[in-house]
Amino acid sequence: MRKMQNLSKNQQIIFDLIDKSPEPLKAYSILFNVQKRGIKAPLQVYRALDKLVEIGKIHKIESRNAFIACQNSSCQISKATAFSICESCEKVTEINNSNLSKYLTGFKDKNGMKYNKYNLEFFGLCKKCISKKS
Amino acid sequence: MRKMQNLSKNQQIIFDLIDKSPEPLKAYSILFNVQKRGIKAPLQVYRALDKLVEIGKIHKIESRNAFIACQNSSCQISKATAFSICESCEKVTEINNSNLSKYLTGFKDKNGMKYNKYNLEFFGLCKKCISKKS
DNA sequence: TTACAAAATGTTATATTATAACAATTTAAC
DNA sequence: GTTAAATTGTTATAATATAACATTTTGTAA
Repeated sequence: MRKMQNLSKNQQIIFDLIDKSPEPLKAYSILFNVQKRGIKAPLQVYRALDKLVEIGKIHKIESRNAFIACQNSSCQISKATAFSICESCEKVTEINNSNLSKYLTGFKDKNGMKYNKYNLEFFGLCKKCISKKS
Repeated sequence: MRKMQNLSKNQQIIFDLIDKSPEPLKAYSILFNVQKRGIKAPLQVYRALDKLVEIGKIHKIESRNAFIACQNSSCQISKATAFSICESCEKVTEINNSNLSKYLTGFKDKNGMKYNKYNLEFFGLCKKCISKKS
């Protein structure tokens, strides 16, 4: 077996849930939601999440320990990710900006390290939350 | 009380430990190391860590759940952080590049969000680890 | 078409990371 | 000195994640 063309049963169940969600989901909230579909243990969830992250179908929002479906059709492997996070309503959006990704992919620091991956999280207030406060 | 000029006892103990460490430290490893100095409970560690992050003396490496002393004398409040992380030896270095910080601080996405903070983590192989493998 | 290896699954237990809730003490400004 | 904010101490528990082992499914190549 060289590659899986399709997602396995558990992977599909968990991806569907994340993909339909308007907000990032946490592992145990996923577990709760898929128990009726036969997934009973945390490890079943984490294994599916690991795989889905690996193949780029979902991303982990590190500062939130939560998972979001990839909103960028071109990123099949998640080696360059950027997100905006509203600190008020917690809305998370994947940033797909070729200028930004070019800048960061080409970034070289003085330490001589070769980067093959990055993750960027911006924090602030989304439009809705800004107008609520004014 | 408007501001603390100096760190409190627990904050100082924990900052000293992190500051001396060549690598990011995890909360429970910190706890283990400061038990001989009278800090017995996780919450004592987490409270000090929270405060130290808030005032910019340390940063949290989100992808590692670990803490590193600020290596950038100018960042008293940690609202714009960037790190390079070696995926082989786990060495973490704070990136202090004014070009990068200018680019990211000025970055505007099409969603109209106003960013007031960001965190960027680059992954790759450090010089040492590259030469080991070749 | 069966045999094989990789991938995925199932299950129990446990490790790791982090916070809730409440009481007491210390600190700095007035 | 009084006061309010900050810090500390303590017990319990919540939330996040992995170890270890057995079994089953899947794709592919003999």
